[in-house]
Amino acid sequence: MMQGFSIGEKVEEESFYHSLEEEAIDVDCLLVEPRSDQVSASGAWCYEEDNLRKCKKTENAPYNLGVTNPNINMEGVDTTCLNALDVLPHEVGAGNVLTANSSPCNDYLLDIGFDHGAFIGYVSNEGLHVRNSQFPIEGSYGIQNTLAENISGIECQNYMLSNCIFGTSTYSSEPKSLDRFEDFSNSFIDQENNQDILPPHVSQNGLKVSPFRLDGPTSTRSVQDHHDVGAITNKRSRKPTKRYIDESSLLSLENSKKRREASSGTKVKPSGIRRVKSQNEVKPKEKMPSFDISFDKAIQVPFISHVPTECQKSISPAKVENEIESNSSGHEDDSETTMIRSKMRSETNGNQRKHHRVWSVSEVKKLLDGVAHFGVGKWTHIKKLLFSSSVHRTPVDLKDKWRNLLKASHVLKGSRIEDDHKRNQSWRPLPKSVLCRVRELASIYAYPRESPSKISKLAQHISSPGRVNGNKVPA
DNA sequence: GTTAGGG
DNA sequence: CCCTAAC
Repeated sequence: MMQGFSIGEKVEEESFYHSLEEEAIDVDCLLVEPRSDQVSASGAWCYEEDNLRKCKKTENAPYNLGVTNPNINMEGVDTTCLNALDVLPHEVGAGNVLTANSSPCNDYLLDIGFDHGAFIGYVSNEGLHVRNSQFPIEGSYGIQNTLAENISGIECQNYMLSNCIFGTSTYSSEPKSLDRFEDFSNSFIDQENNQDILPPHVSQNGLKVSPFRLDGPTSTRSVQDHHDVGAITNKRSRKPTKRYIDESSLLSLENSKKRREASSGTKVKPSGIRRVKSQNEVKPKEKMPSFDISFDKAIQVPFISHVPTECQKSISPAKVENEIESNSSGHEDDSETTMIRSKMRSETNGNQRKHHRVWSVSEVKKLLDGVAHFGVGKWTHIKKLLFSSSVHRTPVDLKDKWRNLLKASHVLKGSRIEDDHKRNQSWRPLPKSVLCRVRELASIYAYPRESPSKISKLAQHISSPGRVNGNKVPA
């Protein structure tokens, strides 16, 4: 059973999830309704004696509910699952384990999981002791192995509780446990300066360790991710913007100006001029034969008249959404906000610029979680896993926000302290804990632009372990 | 399609 | 938040 770690090596992440997902669906059909309302994780562990014997016959360790089969081939998983289900008195318990681990892309599930449980690994809590603080979603199979390997007795139950919290059914039946995880999360945020509570990938002496590090030396994944995330990339060289080169004629310059002005008040994603323009540049095959240019020009005129109305309206939705978000305390229900947005859009002819949506603190924390776990630059990954329900936050938005956070916490140059002080107080105060965490993360995952200075700062930090943040800004 | 960076 | 170049 110890060889279970090899799962991560042998199987592609995608195919692993997919195969498990399929399996989970299959097995789901075979599940029977629970006999008791108490759907507890511990139920899965409490075998009756004869069941236990039966289970042993299947040559599977009783703790191995078919998830940690070292050979992840379909057949193996399938039979193991079925065997386990045969002998389990509480089938739903096993079902929970399966679904919790095999459908990591469920939006709802994930939002819950990250909002409330993402810090499980961070907290050195004895009750929730999971060796090596495995990140729950990404390495769920790793957790399973850890589980089978180490955890016994009450630790098992606690662990299962935390593990199953990512399953919807358990979540709905045990809301209290979520509060507890919320507390954990908060406690981490609040005590960030405490050196004992560092993210799992930050060792005490400040050396960087991959967040995905599994416990064994067998984890090639950790190596790769370390390389992937931690590698300090060089700044991309950038040519002067093509726009300024190509549009040399006065006419096109003026057009460009107009478009700029207009675009500041227009959102033209579906059929806007900007899209038309760029498509014509890149894909000539879609170009309309002759009236293309005139079309391009003609369409700009009416948009300018919309600018003032947009300015009026751009205020209200942001407010509304802020209220919604503060009400839902972190887990935003985007069906509502999306409805509002589409409503606003339809009211304003569908050509509004994407209005400014204030980043809530919970969103920022989510982003920080994502950066902590996936590293800087994995914006799509973070978006898919953490912001999957936030339609309005694109990977680019995440990137921009991260950049702004760096500015706000003085990690990036270009933000003077007094400016930021002014802004922070009058405009949108970010909790100090958030800023600290940004600095911390920034010292771990170097922003590409800042790579040289980051190295020296990191070196400084290592050489003087008394400081928590290697790049503390002088007060 | 994704990301970095200038605006 | 938008745009564009680079990847």
